[in-house]
Amino acid sequence: MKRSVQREAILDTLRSLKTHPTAEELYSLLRPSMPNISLATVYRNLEQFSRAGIILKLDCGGELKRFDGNTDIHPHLRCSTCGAVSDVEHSKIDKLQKELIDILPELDCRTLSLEFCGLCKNCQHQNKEEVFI
Amino acid sequence: MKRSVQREAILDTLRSLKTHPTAEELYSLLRPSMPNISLATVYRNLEQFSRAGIILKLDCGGELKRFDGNTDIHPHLRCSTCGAVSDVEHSKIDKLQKELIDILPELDCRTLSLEFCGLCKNCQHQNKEEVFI
DNA sequence: TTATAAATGAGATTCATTATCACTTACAAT
DNA sequence: ATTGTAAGTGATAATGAATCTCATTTATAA
Repeated sequence: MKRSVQREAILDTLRSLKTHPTAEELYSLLRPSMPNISLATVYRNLEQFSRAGIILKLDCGGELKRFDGNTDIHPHLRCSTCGAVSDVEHSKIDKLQKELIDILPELDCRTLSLEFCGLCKNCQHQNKEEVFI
Repeated sequence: MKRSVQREAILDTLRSLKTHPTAEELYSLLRPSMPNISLATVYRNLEQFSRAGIILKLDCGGELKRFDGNTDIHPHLRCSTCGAVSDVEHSKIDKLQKELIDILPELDCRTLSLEFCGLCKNCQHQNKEEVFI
């Protein structure tokens, strides 16, 4: 894999984010500093990175594919209201997920994805505000 | 929701399957006995069923959306080779999944999806045969 | 039986993703 | 350093799953 300014910008930007953006979202983030970058380049590189195991392609749930700079197996929360995908912090889940990972060889599986679907923190707050108006 | 021959055929066919077909696959299965059924009708009804909670839309993983006549939360195995989605039978997983479901309220979540990715039984057998040829 | 709201079939449309292609760039070998 | 070439890029066309449109048909209640 050759180096290119675009390639490095795409990876750096993805890694700098805690969110899990779509290709279009990344494209919008990159354009201010790289007005000529092509959407096709973003897609191409994300695909290549994920095939190389450098990033994670989250084609789980939701409508668009999203990408994650963290390739460790970890649970996600997809917001049923706004569609955003975020990480979940919860000690019990981490423990349960480890146990699930231990089972992988028994199933001839290499990986697993665990996705919760409910309200993200942003939408929780918005709903609370609306309720009390 | 009104009754229609097509609607009932779609639901019956889906429920008769242990696999989790795509809309196109269902369409192919329905056409021999219903040559005039439209693909749009299949999509429309699957969408309506899943919004009514009668079936499950598995938009997790893989490329195409798949549908499941069983609406209980249950883990799936997506085959990394052929893309088929099947149910997973494993006592430890069932137990772990119950514990995950217990956590849902703490996360303000209504549901979760657990998907394993690896070789399905068909592809396991095929690989073994190839190896020993 | 009739009204009307919903469902259907056929085909057009949408839109995320991928492919194409001419041009440019990175990098290894001379 | 120069050059060859394989890979990368930008622009845009193509693809294809999913949805929408609309004229026609059907189910169900009045």
